[in-house]
Amino acid sequence: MLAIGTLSRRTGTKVQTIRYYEEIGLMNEAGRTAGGQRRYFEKDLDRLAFIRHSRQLGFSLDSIRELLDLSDNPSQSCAEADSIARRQLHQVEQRIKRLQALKKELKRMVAECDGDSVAECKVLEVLRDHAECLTEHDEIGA
Amino acid sequence: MLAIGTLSRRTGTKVQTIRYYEEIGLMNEAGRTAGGQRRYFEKDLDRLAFIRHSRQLGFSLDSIRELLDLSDNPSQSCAEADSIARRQLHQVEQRIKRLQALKKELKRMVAECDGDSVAECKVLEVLRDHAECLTEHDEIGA
DNA sequence: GATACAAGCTACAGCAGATAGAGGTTCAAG
DNA sequence: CTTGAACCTCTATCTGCTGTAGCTTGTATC
Repeated sequence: MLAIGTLSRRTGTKVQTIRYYEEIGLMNEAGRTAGGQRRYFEKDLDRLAFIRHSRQLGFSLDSIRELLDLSDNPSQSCAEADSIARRQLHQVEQRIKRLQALKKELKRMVAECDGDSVAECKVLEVLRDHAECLTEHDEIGA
Repeated sequence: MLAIGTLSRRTGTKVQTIRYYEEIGLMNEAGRTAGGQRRYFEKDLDRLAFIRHSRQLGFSLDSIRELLDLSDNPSQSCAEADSIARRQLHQVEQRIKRLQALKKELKRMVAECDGDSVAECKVLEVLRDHAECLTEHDEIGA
């Protein structure tokens, strides 16, 4: 029987985060001691590790929920899991693209700045006037 | 005198977002009509455009606040603005790096999946066992 | 001047994905 | 039996908005 702190240490997840995962139904409700403290089995540790690892790969909690469902039902086709992963890959690729456009723009901005007074600061000038941008960057966030 | 909807249309910012920027002090408090509606000058439009453009380049609202302060005081040295931009560039580069590691891992995961049953699904297997990862990807979010 | 209706207003809730703190209780070692 | 680390719940906070409810204002047209 493992205490929550043990799971925390062994997966690098904050204790509050584990409780949060329980709250939103990603982790099963843990058993309790007579005094009300959570106690876990190895399988809970595995599940948490799965969640954490998926998060590290950028999957959303919703996607992870789907992946866990699939993982719990080993008889189904793998196609679903595959498509979730492909979707994630696509998203990551899109984000990289976008960030590379930003990087280019920022680099240009920084390179053109000669360190003089703010009045003629290239950085601020570019920010003031979108027309000075060479690349498109219309989405925020993404 | 411009209504909030005009600013919204001309900068591609949602009306609520403009009010939000006012609330958090990024935009100055707008003048009001007798009936209580906000009215703006061209300079407010410029300021909003600056904010939006900076957001598109990925700057945080806090950074934008600093940049606006600098922009409002044209006598200072440009160094500060420059360093904010460099910091932003660095962050973008870090995020790209991280995403490229994720991309590699996801690609491998997806490529190895042969579409059979979940029981031997490579995608789920990799997620289950971090040891199967080739690349490091320790940070979440970033 | 009356009417219609788009556009404005405030206030509050909610999203992801946690994280932090207050204030109190339990467990396990010595 | 005592100590103190680790646990508990509950609530608030973060970023950067976005959406809704329910009401008021502004303006164009008749």
